[in-house]
Amino acid sequence: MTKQGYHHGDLKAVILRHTAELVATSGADGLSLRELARAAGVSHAAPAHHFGDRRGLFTALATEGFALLGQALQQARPDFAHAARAYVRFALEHPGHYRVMFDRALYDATDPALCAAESGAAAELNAGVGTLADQRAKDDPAGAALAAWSLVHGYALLTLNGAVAADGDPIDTAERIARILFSG
Amino acid sequence: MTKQGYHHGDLKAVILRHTAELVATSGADGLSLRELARAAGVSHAAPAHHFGDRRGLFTALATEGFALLGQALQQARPDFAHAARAYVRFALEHPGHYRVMFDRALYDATDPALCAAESGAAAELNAGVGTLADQRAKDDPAGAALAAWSLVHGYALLTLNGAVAADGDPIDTAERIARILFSG
DNA sequence: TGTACATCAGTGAACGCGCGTTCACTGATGTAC
DNA sequence: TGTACATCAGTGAACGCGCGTTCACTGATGTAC
Repeated sequence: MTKQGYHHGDLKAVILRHTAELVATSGADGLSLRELARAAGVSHAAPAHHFGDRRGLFTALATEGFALLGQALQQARPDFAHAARAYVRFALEHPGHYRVMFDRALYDATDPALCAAESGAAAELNAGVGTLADQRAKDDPAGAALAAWSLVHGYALLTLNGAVAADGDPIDTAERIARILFSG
Repeated sequence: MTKQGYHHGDLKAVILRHTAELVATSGADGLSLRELARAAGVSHAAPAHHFGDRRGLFTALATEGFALLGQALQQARPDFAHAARAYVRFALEHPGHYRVMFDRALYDATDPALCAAESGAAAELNAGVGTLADQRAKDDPAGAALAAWSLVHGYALLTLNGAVAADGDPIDTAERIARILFSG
């Protein structure tokens, strides 16, 4: 961070941070490696040393995102309402990561590191639903898990897009609608 | 359509169709007006006559999408389960439209025609939830509407992204999880 | 402790490419009379 | 019914620009001895 010399020393992390910020602000749409190099104050060819190309960059960002989401969900165990809050909080606090994670056209979904991180997050997600006492969740565990994921994912994206009126704390609202799904 | 002369006669509709197809296939990411002109077999400056720029094109596509969604929901009235099926069916049958509609960075959200179409679709959506006999929906109608929209939106996007295993008919699955939310 | 050497991270100039935009144009269509 | 004219939709050449990629390079770091 404080190094000023020829070697940046932290360039990979800095570029990932700028990517997340720029995607959150203006979408992944026109983002270029040269723009990121400029934001990091580095020559335009430098990012390629770390990510290869744009696709590699987004793959790295999505991988980081799934890892962070997995950690956030792990810390919210085992209560379902806590997990729902943690999920939506992650999406709203890391909008750049979240958008890229769920736009598969942007990255290489077969990347091993990415797949591992994704599986980890998915396992944590299902764990939250598995603890529910609600009768409907016991009758159809797979359906309940899918319903829960759809609910928090949909709510997070609608909120990020400004499609829902943001009256009150969005995290509280997330818990409120999660409790409509499963009061248990 | 069948006109072959100097005037295409149907260029606007043809370009919108190609846009939807290309967005569905490879995302909005790198799509250019020149690529669309090529796909339509027309000179590269022609699309600008109808849409101005890329942003105008996506605005037009989103407007068309909201209008179509509004119609689909209107025909599914008044039953909630039917509306949920119609919503997800729309998203899966018009993936290009749907992706653009919910990526506000791509279009001009203040465009009057777009706003009108969007409001119409939103009204139809809320109408479906309004008919529910479910006690939780009566206790918190606004929360119920938000939960329902989040659920179908999230499920549609997860399915479009290939994030959920597609065993069985996805529309049936949509109804299944909608009935977990509101059995009424 | 010091020296030699390999490796790594970033530089900066050069390239070719597809893009959006502009502009004078041309062919087709519609309307006034 | 015919003619003149305005409008509209699409053409094609030209432009400048930012992009990704390549490449020989250079400065910094780490390791072997």
